[in-house]
Formats: sequence, structure tokens, C-alpha cells
Amino acid sequence: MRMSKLFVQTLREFPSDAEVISHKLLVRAGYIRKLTNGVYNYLPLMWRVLKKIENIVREEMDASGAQELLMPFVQPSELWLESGRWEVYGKELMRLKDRHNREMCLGPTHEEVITSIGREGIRSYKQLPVNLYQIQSKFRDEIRPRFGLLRGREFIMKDAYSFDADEQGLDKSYEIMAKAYTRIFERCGLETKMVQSDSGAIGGSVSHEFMVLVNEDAENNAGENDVFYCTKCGYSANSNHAVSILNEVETDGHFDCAKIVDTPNTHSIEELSEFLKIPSSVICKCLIYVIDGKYVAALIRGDRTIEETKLMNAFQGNDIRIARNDEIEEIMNISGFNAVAGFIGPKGLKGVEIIADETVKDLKNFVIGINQNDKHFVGANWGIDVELPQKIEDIRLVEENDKCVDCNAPLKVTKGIEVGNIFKLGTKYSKAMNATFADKDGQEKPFIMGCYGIGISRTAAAAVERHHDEFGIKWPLAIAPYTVIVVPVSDQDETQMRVAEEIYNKLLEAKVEVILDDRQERAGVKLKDADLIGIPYRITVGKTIKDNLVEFKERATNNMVTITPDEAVSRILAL
RNA sequence: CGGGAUGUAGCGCAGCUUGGUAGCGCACCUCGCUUGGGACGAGGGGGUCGCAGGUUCAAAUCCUGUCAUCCCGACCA
Repeated sequence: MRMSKLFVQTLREFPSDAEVISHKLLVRAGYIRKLTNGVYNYLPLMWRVLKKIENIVREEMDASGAQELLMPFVQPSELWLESGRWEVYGKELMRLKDRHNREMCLGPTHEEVITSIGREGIRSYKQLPVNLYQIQSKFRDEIRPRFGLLRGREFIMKDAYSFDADEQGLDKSYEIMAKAYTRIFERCGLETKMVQSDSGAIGGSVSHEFMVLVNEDAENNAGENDVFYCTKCGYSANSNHAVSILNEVETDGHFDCAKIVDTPNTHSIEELSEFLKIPSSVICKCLIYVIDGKYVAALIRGDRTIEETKLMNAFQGNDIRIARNDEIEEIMNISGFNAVAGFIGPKGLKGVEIIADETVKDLKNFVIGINQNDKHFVGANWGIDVELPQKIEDIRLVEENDKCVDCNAPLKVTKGIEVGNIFKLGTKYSKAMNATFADKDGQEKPFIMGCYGIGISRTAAAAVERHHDEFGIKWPLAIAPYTVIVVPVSDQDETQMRVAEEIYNKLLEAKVEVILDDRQERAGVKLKDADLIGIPYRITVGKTIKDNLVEFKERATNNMVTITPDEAVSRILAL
């Protein structure tokens, strides 16, 4: 490709609306351009990168035995009504009506469609297992798209779905996908960690996420997930799913009697603990949540934080948020109190389900809200002063240096970008949508399903997050838009131009993806652009060409060597 | 949907307080000069100042509304 003809506009400055480095660099280097909020044009360089990633994904998926197909982007509401997700999915599902007023939606994922394909096409256990996948744009009307390609509303995704006759088959399909995913990201030049995860809105039981860890860069807030991992045994999990053994802390308040005391203006645990001169771990915190429209009071030890996904799952909920002040007021009215947040306690609450984290069980002589403003109950004990809730579960957020449940070593935390996700769905969709096959005994049974996603466009952005420097992108070779760029320093110099053309033509003939920077620009512009767009190798033809020498630069390391043009060509051919 | 901010040329911004009919840098076009890390000179093109009302002789500027975008929380590939 001749640079003078390549459709790319690099910018001298970073775009003002970009926050994370992948977004800034992809815009500045001319890879993407925003069309509207969370929706981007993939310009020619970007499209080449995406196709590279797609091809790696295709090769590995095909090698795993999966078959590619393509499902419609627009889907009828009927299928979603069957699965029950028309109501459940919420506003992320982009709904629309056709001219006949029939309700449709833009596909955010394709469980419903694939299940309909499975139930029509798979009649017998003899056809199983089957794994079908597609690579396609998805649309999710995200509440807040941000970070460029890392969280768009429209994005490119590979989604695969497996059908098996039994759980053992699913385990096998799942394992095959886990291995394929590991290879895919490796080939893309991305180190990933496979971590346990909550299965979220897709449903099902077991789930793992493939995370690109980005904690090395302190400035980087692109990693939206906290990943807890054990340095010793390899346990790792998303914070929404992680479990731990807690370190020993003081759980006895050592109050010599149980009584209500004045605690003015202590709205937070910190204020209360400071006021009473006690550790926060002897306070029982009570938070009011709204889960699917129902009130829940969650109790947890004062030094710990509620993990909202775990709390929501404890009630099989779909939606969770902390209660607003007016909602707390309503609860207080029903219960005959008038306390505000900070002084709420479980005793006497009406119209509220109460759940406790395991951490509160062992509290003795502790401090707890008593639904009176500016007062707390100190020296409380379960069963005497306050009833211990029936429902006790792990609803807490893991913290760094908690102990690993598998090996008791301390856990660490890091930020991760989720580039892939695999789920064991089980029969969630096959049962709801009556998708069955005839098993060996002739009985109709629902498919045991799994689903497996890779964010193609997000993977590209994650690669930029991990591979860049102050000058620009450093694409891993396997997903770079071009392999090499040939830069004649001066377009005035006939020898330089001639040699550059010769190198270019040799590489072209050898089917190498090569750019010749034939623009009438000064050297600085061409060299800066080469660094910015991040082509893995650069062959610079400058003055030393009189000694038959060119400069060969590797972008990943910025290492340069001076060699002959022929040697430069052979080095590229040897890649 | 809450909290904060911003909309002026393709990009980055100034002008707004104190109304007088739009400017700078980059990019773009022409010519000259220049060619190892985003040169220089001269000339040129491009903007209904987000949109709609209002106030005024006069609005980018003041007022009201509205839309969009960005940042902080609930979503997830």
C-alpha cells in the first residue's frame, strides 16, 4: 500500500473527548472515528486489525470443531418473550417496531436465535455435540458508553453456542472453548488470565472471564474489573464472584452492658468508630437496597463492603441499587421509626427482607443502629438484644490480603479488561424455549447449552492498552494492520526513492503486507506517523544508502540496526 | 436516571464577564524553499458560533427552553 493513497488521517493532538490511551491513540492514529455516542467507524487500518483478530478467532474456533454461521442482527420479540428475557433484559435491549408495528430488537446476544436454530435442526442425540459461532456486530444500549472501543454500544463480537446431550458433554465443550480462548489471545499477543465470574444477565451457573491485566500502568483506568488472584495456587476471580477467608480482627466490642447511647452526627462507620473509640469491625452495618423493586436490609461487619452482585444473587434478582433517602423514609414510616441512613438497624424493620453477611455472626457486644437518629445500640448480642437474621450468606467484597479459600495464601487484586467470557448455560434457554432432542432412550430432553463470547473490537483496544508507548501504538505482529513500513527519508533523493521502491516491490511480491511512505513529507512527519500507527517493523532508507545500508527498526522494542536492503528484506521474510 | 462540565472550521482552542456581526494553532489548497524525528515564507479555501425561542437598533456574547457530548455511579464482550 502506498501511504499517499492510504485512507488515514493522523492528528497532531489527542482528541479532547477521549479518556483512555487506546481511545486516544486509535483516534489520533486514524484508526477509528466516532459516529455517535458509543458507535464508531472502523477506518481501513482498524478494519485490517479487526479482520486479523477475526481470522485468528476463526482458525481456532474451526480447529476446535465449531462451525461458523451468521444470524440476523434484527430479531423478533417473540423469541425473547419465549425465553422470558423481553421483560428481564431491560433498557440495554434496543427495541424497535417495524412498519406493521411488530416489535423487534437489535441483537445484543443470540441465545434465543441459536436456541431456535437448535430446536429446529437438532432432532437426535446422534447429532450432538454441536458448537455454532458467528462474528457480528452487536448492539447494547449501554447506560454509559465510554473508553472508545472498550465499551461501545455497537461492537464486534464472536459468539459461540454449544449443544450437548448431558452435563459431561457440556463440561467437555466448555473445556475445549477454554483452551481455544487461551490460544486465541496468546496468538493475538495478549496475556490473559482466566478468572471465575458471576454469570450475570446471560444466566446459567459456571462462568469464566478472560482478563487482560492492566495494572502495570498506574495511570490506566481502562480496566473496569477488579480481579482477585492467589499468588500461590492460581485461584482467580472477578470481584463480583471472588470468595476469601478473612483475616482475624477484633469482633468483641467489650462493652460491659447493653444500652442505647448518643452518637450525634455519626452517619458513617468511620465517624461512629471514631466517636465511640472502637474498631469498625465491632460495628454491624445495615444498608438498605432495592432488589427488583423489593426492599432488602443487608447486614455486614463495619470494616467490610457489600458486593452488590453477590447480594443480588442471594435473592435471585436482576436489578439492584442502594435505596434512595425517600425510600428509607418510607420504610421508616411503615416500621414506625423516623431514622435516616446511618442509624438504621434490623430491629423492628417492617416490609423489608433481612440478610446478613457471614461476618456478622461472630460479633459480640457489638454496635448497631437502632432506628433512632443520633443514637446507636452498644454492647448488643445476637439472640438477646437483636435477632440474628435467618438468611446468612457471603455477600461481601473480597479485599486484598484476605486469604485464598483453596490454599490460605494472601490474595492480590489487579485491574482487568474482560475480552472473553464463557458460560455454562445448562437448560436455561432450551427449557424455556422447548428446545429438545431425542435421547438414546427415545425420550425428548432439553439441550445442555453453553455460550462463549469474545469482544473482537474490545480485544483490539485491549491490545493497544497493553502495547504502546509515548509515541504511539506497538501492534503485536499477528494483529498489526501491516507488517512493515518502508520510509524513504527524502523524496528528493532519487537513490533513496529507488531503493525504497525496490524493497517495497520485493516485499509485495513475497505477499508481505507492506506500506511505502511515498508522501511528499519531511522525514520527521513520516517517522512520527510510522511510530504513531504502530507498524511492527520499519525500514528507513536514508543517506547511508550510499553505503548500501538501511535502518531496520522493531517497533515493539524500538531497537534499530543498520543493515543492507537485502538483509532487511530477508529479515521480514523470515518472520 | 442522578451528580459535575462542555458545545465556536476536520482536530485542538481563544473570544462571552463589559453585546457592535468571528479569530488563533494544526490540518487542507497553490507557489517557493526544505528533507533523519511533526520546518519556513507568501497567498488561499473552509464556520447558519449545537438547535429553537426571547430581550435589543444590534446576540457567539444576555435570558429561557431544548438537543448533543464528556467525566463520576448502576451495565457487560
